[in-house]
Amino acid sequence: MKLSKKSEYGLRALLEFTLVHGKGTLQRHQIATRQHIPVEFLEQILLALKRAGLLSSRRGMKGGYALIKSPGEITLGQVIRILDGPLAPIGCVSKTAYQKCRDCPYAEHAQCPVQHVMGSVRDAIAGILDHYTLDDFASGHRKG
Amino acid sequence: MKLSKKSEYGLRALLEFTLVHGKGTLQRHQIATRQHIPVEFLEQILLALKRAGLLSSRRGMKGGYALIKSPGEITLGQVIRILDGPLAPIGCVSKTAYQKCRDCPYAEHAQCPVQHVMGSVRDAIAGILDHYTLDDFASGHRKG
DNA sequence: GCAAATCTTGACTGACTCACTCGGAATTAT
DNA sequence: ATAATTCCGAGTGAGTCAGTCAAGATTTGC
Repeated sequence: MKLSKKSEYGLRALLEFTLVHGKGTLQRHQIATRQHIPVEFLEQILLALKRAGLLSSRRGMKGGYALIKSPGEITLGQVIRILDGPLAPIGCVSKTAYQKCRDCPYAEHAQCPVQHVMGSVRDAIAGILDHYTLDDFASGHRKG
Repeated sequence: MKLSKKSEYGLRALLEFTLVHGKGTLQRHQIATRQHIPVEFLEQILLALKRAGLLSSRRGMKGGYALIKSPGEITLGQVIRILDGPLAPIGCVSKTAYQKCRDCPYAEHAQCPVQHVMGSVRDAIAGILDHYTLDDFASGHRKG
């Protein structure tokens, strides 16, 4: 039930991109100083987001990163799945990364009580995070 | 965003107590074999639940553990907080174990976007888990 | 009283994850 | 060429997870 620093930093970094969207690129150190994130750790995160198709980048002088999609198309759920893995509290209720639960005395899919309640927890979490875009995120910021 | 084995085993153990509620006590090895839980690990869990006031115990032959409260009074939220700590995905939105977030560039309580969205995630999780009792848990089991 | 069964306590462990950190290679602008 | 940047892989120290183990305390049955 915990958000890693990696995801938290990733979200805060993407917030910076949202705030400057349309106005060019950002470099690691800019994001790092604005958001107080260790720069080498931030790097890993930006790279992961790039590999996942959310960011583009250019090397060398005047290089940097930029958002590929518009902030309204990117949800926090996507970002957290990229950086932290599945949202579900337990593998056997994940929709994006289902895993059969081993050593559970209950049948495959049927009537496991843990599975039942954790399924609704997963749906509640995903219901929020998969409908919350970076735009919402940034305006939650501005409005407070 | 993950439920530990400790909590999962704890919930499955309490399910056994719920099923036999009113009919005496259960011993470690009974629960362990019925729920496929390593017995020494289960022991730690039962002890923690005892210290937290959910179970009573008696030593020696014919000993065992028993529920103190009725299953309708115990919520999954309580149990998971005992075994896994706070439900909130991040310390600064926990209601039972608030912790000021360090190195966050946003002011103490105000307009941090991460805090904002994670606050609603916390409320969604707690909204389910703090209203789901062991009775609900067991009937989810019976009904499927 | 003695042995057996049970809970109780505390320490220990191996594997793994988290949050970084570092070194160096590749690319681009001046 | 040089400086600035991204890219990539590996390393690391602290901590957590999921158990395991050994020894002690308490109760029951004989």
